[in-house]
Parts: sequence; C-alpha cells; structure tokens
Amino acid sequence: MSERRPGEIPEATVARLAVYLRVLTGLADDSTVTVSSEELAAIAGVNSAKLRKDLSYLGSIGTRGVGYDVTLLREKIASSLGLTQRRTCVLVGVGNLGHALAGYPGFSSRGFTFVGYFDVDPGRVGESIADSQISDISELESVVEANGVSIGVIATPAEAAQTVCDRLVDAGVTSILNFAPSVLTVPGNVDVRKVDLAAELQILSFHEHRKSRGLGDGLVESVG
Amino acid sequence: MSERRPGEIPEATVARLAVYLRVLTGLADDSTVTVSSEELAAIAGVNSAKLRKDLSYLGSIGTRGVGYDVTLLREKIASSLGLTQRRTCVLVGVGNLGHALAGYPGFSSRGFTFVGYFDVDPGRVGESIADSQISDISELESVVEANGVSIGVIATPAEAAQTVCDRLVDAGVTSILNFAPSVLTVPGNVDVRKVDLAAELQILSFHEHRKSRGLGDGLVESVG
DNA sequence: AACCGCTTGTGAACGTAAGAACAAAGTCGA
DNA sequence: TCGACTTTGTTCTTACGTTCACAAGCGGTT
Ligand SMILES: NC(=O)c1ccc[n+]([C@@H]2O[C@H](COP(=O)([O-])OP(=O)(O)OC[C@H]3O[C@@H](n4cnc5c(N)ncnc54)[C@H](O)[C@@H]3O)[C@@H](O)[C@H]2O)c1
Ligand SMILES: NC(=O)c1ccc[n+]([C@@H]2O[C@H](COP(=O)([O-])OP(=O)(O)OC[C@H]3O[C@@H](n4cnc5c(N)ncnc54)[C@H](O)[C@@H]3O)[C@@H](O)[C@H]2O)c1
Repeated sequence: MSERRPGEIPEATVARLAVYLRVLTGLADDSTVTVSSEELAAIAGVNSAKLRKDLSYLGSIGTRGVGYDVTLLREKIASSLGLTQRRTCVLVGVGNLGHALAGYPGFSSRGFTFVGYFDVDPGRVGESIADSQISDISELESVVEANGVSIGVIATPAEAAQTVCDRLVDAGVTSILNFAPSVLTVPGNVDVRKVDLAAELQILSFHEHRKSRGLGDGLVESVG
Repeated sequence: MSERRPGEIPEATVARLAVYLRVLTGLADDSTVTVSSEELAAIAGVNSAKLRKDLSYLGSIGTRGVGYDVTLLREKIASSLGLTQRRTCVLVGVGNLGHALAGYPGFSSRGFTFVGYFDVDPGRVGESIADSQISDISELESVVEANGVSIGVIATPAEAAQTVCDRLVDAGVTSILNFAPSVLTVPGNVDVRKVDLAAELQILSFHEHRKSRGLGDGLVESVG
C-alpha cells in the first residue's frame, strides 16, 4: 500500500539524520574509516534496524559485509539535509536566551550563518554580539531581503512572537524556530519548529508522577 | 486489540497537555469560564478531534452542548502531569546557556524549584545567580540528596555530559533534561529528554532544501 | 415534558513509525 | 575460484498516532 516516492524522507527519520551526522563527525575526527550499522546505532542510541532503514532512504550507501564509509555517509546525510550550502539566519529578541544563542559557536560550525541580531530595546541596539552587533528591529526587513535569509529564530517574549513572525514571513523567511511559549500561525509554505523548555520539564514531571504512583500501586499493595 | 489501561496516557498526548495547560492559563487570566474543544484546539494549533481524544484520557471532563470548564480542566491537566506538587531541580553547567536558564522565571511559575546551580569552573563558583549562587560541582550529591531532587538539567559541554549524568543518577535523580549535543546512557528507570538546537536548525534546513528542490522539479518543469 | 441545537466522547479507518527477521550481496582467505 | 562469514537493505508484522464521522448526552426553550 504505502509507496513512498523516492526522495521522500519520513519526518522521524530527518530528525535522526541530524544525530547520525553529529556522531559521524565525531568518528571522522577520530579517523574512523568505516562503521557498521550496529556500532553507529549504539553510539547514536537507536535500534540498528531503524538506523539502516533511515539510511536506506538516502540510497544504497553501505557495503554489505563491511559497513558504511564514514566520509561518504557524512556527505550523503549533509546533502540530504541541504547542508551543502550554508544557510543564513536572523535572530530576533536578544535577551537572556538570545545572548546565549548568539554566542554559541555550534551553529556556525554546522553551516548556519547569522547575518543579523535584532531587538526592540534601544538600550540594546548597537551592543556587540558574537562578531557582529545588535540592530534595531526596524532594519529586519532590509537585512532579510538583502541576504536572502531563510531561517528566523524568535527569542522575544510570547506577546511579541506572532508579530515578529509575521514580519519575518512577509520579508521572505520560510522557516521559523520559536523559543517563545506561544503558538504561531503561518502560511502553509512556512515551517515552524518550537522549543518549549517549560513543557519539557512538565513532560518529565509527568513521568516522575507516573513512577511514584506505580510505586504506590504496585509495591505498597502488599499492605492490604 | 489495543486496550489501554485507564491512567495510561500516550506520550504524544502528554506533550500536548503541557500546551493546553499554558493556553488554559491564558484563558483563565482573561476570566474565560468555559471553552469548547473547537476554540481550545484553534488556540493550541491542533485538530479538535485530537484535542478531545487527548482530554478523554483524563476522564469525562467536558459537558456536552457546553464545553469544558476552564478552571476544572486546568486542574485536571495539572494533576495528570504531576504538577500539584512543586518539583525540585538542579542545573549543572552555568555557562552561556545555563545563565539564561537560571534567570528564566517561567520555570518557577510553572511549579519547578531550582535548589542548586553547579559548575566546575572555580571562577564561577560563588557567583550570584537568580536568588541563589553557583555551587561547586563537588556539592552536587549532597544537595540532590538533601532536597530529594528528581530532575537534573545538564548544560555543560558535550564531553562532560555523561559524567555529570552518571553523578546525577547515582545521587538519585530520575529525570534528565540534556542540552548538550551528546547521547546519554542511563538505567531503565531514568527518563532523559534532550534539546538539540543545532538539530532543530538542520531539520528546518532539510525542509528549505526540499522546498527549493520542489520548485525546481515542479514549477520550472515548464521550461522543457 | 418533549423538542432542538450544540458539543462531547469514541469507534472505526487511515496513516506513520518501530522492530524482528532474513535473503541478497558484498569481503576476505585459502 | 570457491566458500565461509559479515553486514546491509528490505519485507512483514505489530504498535502507535491522527482524523473522520456520528451517536449519545446535556442545557435551554417552548
Ligand atoms: N531564558 C530562558 O531560559 C527561557 C526558557 C524558556 C523559554 N524562554 C522564552 O524565550 C523567550 C526569550 O526569553 P528571555 O529570557 O531571553 O527573555 P528576555 O526578556 O530576557 O529577552 C527578550 C528580548 O526580546 C526583546 N523584544 C521584545 N519585544 C520585541 C520585539 N517586538 N522585537 C524584537 N525584540 C523584542 C526584548 O527587548 C528583550 O531583549 C521568551 O519568550 C521566554 O518565554 C526563555
Ligand atoms: N549556548 C547555546 O545557545 C547552546 C545552543 C545549543 C547547544 N548548546 C549546548 O549547551 C551546552 C552549554 O552551552 P554553553 O553555551 O552554555 O557553554 P559554555 O561553555 O558557556 O558553558 C558550559 C559550562 O559548563 C561548565 N562545565 C564544564 N564541565 C563541567 C562539569 N564537569 N561539571 C559542571 N560544570 C561543567 C563550564 O565551566 C561552563 O561554565 C553545550 O553542550 C552546548 O553545546 C548551547
């Protein structure tokens, strides 16, 4: 039934490809030449069958009886993720979190170039940040358009997030990473991913709750 | 076939409950008394059938013909997520990102109390942070044990993450939120959630790539 | 007290994802 | 050149998640 067009990679697989890529970079740094699905899966913390299936969407890359060529696999994954070209990004909202993001070298090393940092607070505009400085939000559109920016990162308070998002989208941004705890509405051609840290803690809280309830129901049952 | 024990809430649902809770808090602040699944779903950005099914795992909470009582629903969700008791947390690694996390008031307001901030850098130990100060990592175990800490947040470099994780687990922590780009190995009773920001950008990159390829394949096809 | 309109809760259909298992396809040594 | 051995790529099965569609249930109205 479920024929998948070649080149159509499942969403769950895409998320894992990023992990494999990071692991492979580590292996390449250790001068590892080939790696088996079993080894790679162990390091990446996934099932080896799942890993092989994930990689099979990229074509037949491995060598039976041997494994995968680390360099080749890395290139294949990078190319599937569209990382052969550097992507330009902007960051809007350079507060606590924005400063941490702006100072993080891991984005640049993985192919993302931040061409602008924007804030509405006049007290922050002009401040040096990374190898650049904070611009006034009014310059957002011109920078986005001049650089063909495709990814916008939002780290403003929740109240401002939708407005900022609308401006980014109008200026031509087609992917948004949102750190504000708010649901963004965008046109169909725009992708949004959210990072909701409080929700992460709440999910952990749920499991804590479940674990302690299980203890009460199961182990203390013997009291009756 | 797929009988689900009462009280067994699917993982995907748990993640959304946190979102509903946030939305409901906003509605409660606006003094909204009742809300229909349609309205709530629209605000939360999900399908209304999915929302109703999610809520149905918590029992029969709504009133047919009317909707859900905002206050009651909020309490039900909070209780399902184990948020009736405040949870104690520690943060390990107070660098760029750690500072942002420590200064964020949204965790406390949602029921999470940070009882310790730890770093290995002697230059940072003693520094004031939030309403507390940074402790030396050597004090980790005693603080965790004294406070019955259940959640540990790791914001150290990747190299240190597994070691820190092991120490947290040995001290009794059973949930970990990991910001370092590394795969953590833990015993079966410990839950780990990871936040991988570079991966988020790479996933967006994938979709950018796909969109531009689609443009080439589909719309420019008319050149032939 | 009977009806009507509205909204929930859920069964059934569909789609996506995970995992076990194994045939196919390669390497390497003799 | 052949055979033993290793590991991939894929098929099949089972589990999980989403969406549709509608009967059941409730409040308000006459
Ligand atoms: N700091 C954290 O660890 C953390 C954790 C979880 C979620 N968040 C969320 O991330 C977002 C940012 O958090 P933060 O701690 O950095 O907050 P912050 O208040 O320190 O920073 C917000 C920044 O956005 C700027 N800003 C406000 N409106 C703007 C606009 N319209 N255009 C451009 N800039 C604007 C402000 O001037 C400020 O500099 C918030 O939505 C917060 O809820 C932060
Ligand atoms: N800053 C970001 O925006 C960002 C984005 C994505 C991922 N990350 C990841 O989050 C982690 C932290 O990032 P950062 O930018 O804050 O780095 P950072 O170098 O600024 O901070 C790391 C802190 O951890 C401390 N540390 C090191 N080893 C430790 C140990 N064994 N025990 C306790 N503390 C220790 C260091 O002293 C330092 O203060 C890194 O793994 C990074 O890859 C950060």
